[in-house]
Amino acid sequence: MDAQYKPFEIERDAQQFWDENQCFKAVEDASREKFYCLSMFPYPSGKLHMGHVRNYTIGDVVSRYQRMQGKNVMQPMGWDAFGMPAENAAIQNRVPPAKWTYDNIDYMRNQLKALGFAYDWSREFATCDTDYYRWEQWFFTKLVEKGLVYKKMSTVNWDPVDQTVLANEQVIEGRGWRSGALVERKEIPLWFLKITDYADELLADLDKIQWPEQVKTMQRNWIGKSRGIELSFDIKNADGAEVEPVSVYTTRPDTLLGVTYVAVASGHPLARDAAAGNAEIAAFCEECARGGTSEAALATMEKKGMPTGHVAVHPLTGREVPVYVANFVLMEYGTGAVMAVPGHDQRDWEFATKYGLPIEAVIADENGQAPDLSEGALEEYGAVINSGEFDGLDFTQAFDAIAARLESLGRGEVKTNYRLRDWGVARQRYWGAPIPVKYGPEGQTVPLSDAELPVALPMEVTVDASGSPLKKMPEFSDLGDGWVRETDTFDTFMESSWYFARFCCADNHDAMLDERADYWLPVDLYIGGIEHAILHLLYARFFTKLMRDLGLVKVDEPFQRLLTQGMVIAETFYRSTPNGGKEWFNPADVEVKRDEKGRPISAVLIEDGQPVEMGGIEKMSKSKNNGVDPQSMIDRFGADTVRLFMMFAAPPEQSLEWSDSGVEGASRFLKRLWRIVFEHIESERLEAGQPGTLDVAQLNEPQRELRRKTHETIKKASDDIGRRTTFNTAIAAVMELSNALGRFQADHDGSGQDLAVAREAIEACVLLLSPITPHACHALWHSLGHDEPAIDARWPQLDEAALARDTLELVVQVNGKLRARIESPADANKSAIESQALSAENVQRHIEGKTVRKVIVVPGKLVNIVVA
RNA sequence: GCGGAUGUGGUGGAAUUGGUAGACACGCCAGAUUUAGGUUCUGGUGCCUUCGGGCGUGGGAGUUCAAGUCUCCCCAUCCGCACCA
Repeated sequence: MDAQYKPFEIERDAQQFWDENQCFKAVEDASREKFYCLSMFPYPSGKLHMGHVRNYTIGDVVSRYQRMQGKNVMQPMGWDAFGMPAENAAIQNRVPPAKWTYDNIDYMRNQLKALGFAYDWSREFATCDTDYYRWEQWFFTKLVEKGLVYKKMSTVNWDPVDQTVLANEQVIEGRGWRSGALVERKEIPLWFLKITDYADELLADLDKIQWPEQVKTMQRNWIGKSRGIELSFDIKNADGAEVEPVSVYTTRPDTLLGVTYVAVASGHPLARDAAAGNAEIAAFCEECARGGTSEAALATMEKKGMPTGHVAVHPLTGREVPVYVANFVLMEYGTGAVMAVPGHDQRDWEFATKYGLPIEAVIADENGQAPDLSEGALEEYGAVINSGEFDGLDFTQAFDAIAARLESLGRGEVKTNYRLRDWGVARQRYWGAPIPVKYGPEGQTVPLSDAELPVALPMEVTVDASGSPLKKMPEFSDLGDGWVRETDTFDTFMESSWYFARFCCADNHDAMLDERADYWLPVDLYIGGIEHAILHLLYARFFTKLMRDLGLVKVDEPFQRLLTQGMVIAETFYRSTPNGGKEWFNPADVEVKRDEKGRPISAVLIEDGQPVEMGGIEKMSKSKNNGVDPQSMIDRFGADTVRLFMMFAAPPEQSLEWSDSGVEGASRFLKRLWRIVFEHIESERLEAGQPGTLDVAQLNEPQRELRRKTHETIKKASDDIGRRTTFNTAIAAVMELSNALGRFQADHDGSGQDLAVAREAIEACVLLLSPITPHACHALWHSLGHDEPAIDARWPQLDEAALARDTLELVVQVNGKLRARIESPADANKSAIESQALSAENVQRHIEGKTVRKVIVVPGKLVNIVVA
């Protein structure tokens, strides 16, 4: 064994060993319990970032731990390879997206290999492989057959200068990111999947899976099931003539008598009707079409409206209220119209206040009085007032009574609504899977037959800013005889919605999935960023149910457990530039100065020694130039150090702040561990034939103490890694054990039992750390004389007997304040503990001259003496 | 705007079921070794203190023998919002 820890040699050798022996190739075996561990696959953007390293280290730690528990583990890896960045790179560098993507994959695959992840590389694929997306195309045609696909008009961001559709991300403050033009909303026909058909099941099945409660809550709120009433208002136009009634949906029918106006979207037929005869209204409707489509943009914009001149007739009272066209009502959500109750809805209140509309109270406050509405709406439930025959009813009673009345009048009905909308899957882009549909000369829309699949994406193209090249390629779209192909491609969420299933049988060229999927699915643990809590995870759940209903899989849910990892963040540094902007400097190029307490006070750029401003700690990003390149860290410290730091610095679900000195600390620990093992092996060598067999009955007190620490550590680390997935505390526990071991080594270098107890502790350290720092532990395990590799070693087993103590330390409090510690026999009864606590010297001092009111004894923990 | 989270020493974090706040690590201070520097090792380190003790988990109230943990209100920051992945 080498006296020095040499990470680069060790890592090269360990990786070579795993590779040559195909250690991580997963083979289906019905006789063994399987464990499918999956980390969200990366978009091949160029090189790994720290978020990837964190994500994949977590997955690797769990995979290796489960393997040591004897499970048949599969951990695959692939590439989420379609998407906009490839097109942007193509525009900038004139490289075809396919070449750019596959080059990136080659580079990033090597980076993953250098980190020593236990992947079964034989299952690797990229979603831009024709062999992958052909099955997605085939699946889509099956969904068309099942009636789960339809085409409808939908709103997109339109850049009037570049004449192209923009993603929400490409709309910056209402303008196109390249052209700077004011973005418009435009309606075009798009393909949709009927995810709303599955809304109830997507909601109900959240109870079947072990996901973080906050993620389930977010999904429940996103689906947004509500019970309400859809009702209609008769409408008269400005001339007093009756026109089409307007439908609205409300979850608060108890406030129906408080309606003082109705608002419709600018695209609503009523608004168009009004605009046709009124230039002012037409101009306002046009203004409503400006700006982006994102919900955040819509919800935060200034609420504006204009009266249409129409009036709505209240279905119960016959009262006539004005109809407004308003920019915050959207045609696509619900009916495109809302009834407004400014007394009991804050947004309605603000709009009414702005335009001088009446605000009326129809719900009593908590004291049963008419509320004061001068400062805002009263949104809480309460008794109905000012509503004639409905007065005095509570929410439920009023809901039922008003629903019954509307139903009997034929003016409304109870309806369950969902916030969830159908999934628009068409994109007007090149770098995606072509949608397998063709259009005929007579306007036919026909999904492609199996024989016509796959539709391969042409690889040699020139991409520019003016939209998808597919739309300018007749050799792609023109099928002859008046038939043309669809040139839209799929949303990239389509590919990531079923890749976990394809990993089970990626080599099947004849079918999308096969029976191997039944063995591996569901994924036992899925790991990825919290930013995917809603969209990706909901779509993957939806696809699983679709695949199940087509007989492709047997599971209802794709991911049994979910771990949502936090972001990797780092300090930012900048200098203001003369034009008012900021120049950002990478942390690697900056030196931070600290005061005598270690507080950072200033920073200078190493290159010129001049100061830079500290901009706060932010998510690692290109725009703030605060990304730390994993590669440079691996090159400096080795993969194990990077992995150890990542797992130690924070629990996985919290954000993790990058720290250079923290990485150095991790490196230092590995060196120390190496030296402890080295010195132990030297001691064994000097004491030939040692250690003897560990004889538990013969141990002296220091030996028993170390052994207790060993088994306490096994207990804690096993629970932390296996159940809690708090790797940071598992590592801290092993560090404590190694500190104890170092002290023990310094004091006891002799007997066979010393060496035997020390060896037990050392082997526990090595095995407990082996999922986290697998290369170093592979080498150490070998040096400790084991022929089997550490990856095949059994996880250390807890000996409960080693945890036993004769005495326990109890804390004594007086009125909740810590006053003494007492050492009491582990089997002492409460009264014995009580009298021992009362007689403690410092306790006596604090209860002197006072009356003891109560003594609380918490066994094994503390005694609290209440005095007055 | 809506939905979800987070907030603890100089710093990252620990405290798992209401029961010793600050494990472990970084940083800093002192010493030893080496000495060109770094490395390595040992000890100390929440704040205040009249050395008895007092204070302390974003802020404010409350429940309890006991609150970082439970309840209510407020503030700040982060994530998502359907065409970024």
